[in-house]
Amino acid sequence: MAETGASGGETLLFLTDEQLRKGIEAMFFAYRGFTADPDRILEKHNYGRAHHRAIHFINREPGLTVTTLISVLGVTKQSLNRVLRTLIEDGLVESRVGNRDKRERNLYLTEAGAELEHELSKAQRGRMRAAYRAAGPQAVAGFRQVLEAMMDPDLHRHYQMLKDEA
Amino acid sequence: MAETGASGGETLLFLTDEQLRKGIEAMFFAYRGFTADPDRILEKHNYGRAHHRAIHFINREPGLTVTTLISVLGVTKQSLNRVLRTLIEDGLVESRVGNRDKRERNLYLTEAGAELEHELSKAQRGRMRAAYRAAGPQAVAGFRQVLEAMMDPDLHRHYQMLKDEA
DNA sequence: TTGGAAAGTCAACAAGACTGCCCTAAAAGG
DNA sequence: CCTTTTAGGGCAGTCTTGTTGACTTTCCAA
Repeated sequence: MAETGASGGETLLFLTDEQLRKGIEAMFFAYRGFTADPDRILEKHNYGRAHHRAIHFINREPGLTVTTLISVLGVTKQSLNRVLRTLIEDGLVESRVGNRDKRERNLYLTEAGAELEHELSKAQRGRMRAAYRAAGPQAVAGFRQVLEAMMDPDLHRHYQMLKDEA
Repeated sequence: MAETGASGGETLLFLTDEQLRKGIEAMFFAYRGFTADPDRILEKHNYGRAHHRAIHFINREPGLTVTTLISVLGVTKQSLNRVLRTLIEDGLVESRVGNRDKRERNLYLTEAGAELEHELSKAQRGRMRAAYRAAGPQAVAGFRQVLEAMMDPDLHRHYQMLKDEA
């Protein structure tokens, strides 16, 4: 029934400026909800979102290098370094000198780090699960399609790499 | 690990932890793309995202009060005030004393403000349009459903109010 | 072997969020 | 009428997280 093709005499109502504007606002408000729960947890531990992001991706790909993490997060190495230093000092992250290349540092979560990761992840997944459940599987598929199409190409590359793990 | 909600025979594959994790990462990467184009424009004008958000909602609802804008943006008045002051000084926003209630300030974009708004909006809509077009109308509907379900209730209220305008 | 590039660290600064406190003007309620 | 509340603003100070610039260590290639 649903004609997805944008061919010929299609009106493409979903591409009106008004529709696009609503999409923009939906992203803005949804992202606030998306970060609200982890933010509350992080505050208790005296950390910020930057710490959460680092912890997330170190957990996702244990042993990744600082340079890789920088390119995934899209920040400067100086910016990441401050965050990483506090996490290492607090014993949540371990930084091991690389094997082949001693300039590199491979990053791992300690047991305490994994514990915080789990707490944060559980809260965020809870919100996500509720939204997914409310919207249903079809909506979720669409949600993911639009988000993927919105990414910058190099970010999409990072996203794909993580996707292929399981 | 966490309960996958697989009651009875239902598999609900889209609610697995792995699926939820991918959704979380998709939000992260997509939001970066979402803000990238406006960020570049704002930098030229020596403004930040906070200015963009203020301009967006003043354009959306001309004459709205400072208090309303504060609650929509979810920031403190001190935080908003700094941003608003520079926009007023630079002649992008006009602040008029309220009619019924002279304590209130009604905010409007000047011509210059509307011009910048248009430039920012055009860039962001362009990205949105490309994503929508690539994903198709069905996906867009799902996208919006999931985002709405992800909002905090009071943010969703603000979103709905803006939605009903046209 | 030497010189450049790459990985990472340290120092200083800026934007933008926050709190707390003080202030004015206007509205609202006893 | 007088007190309290509300809308808005100013100023000081803090925190997170981004930025550049300058530096060391390590690797690699001319």
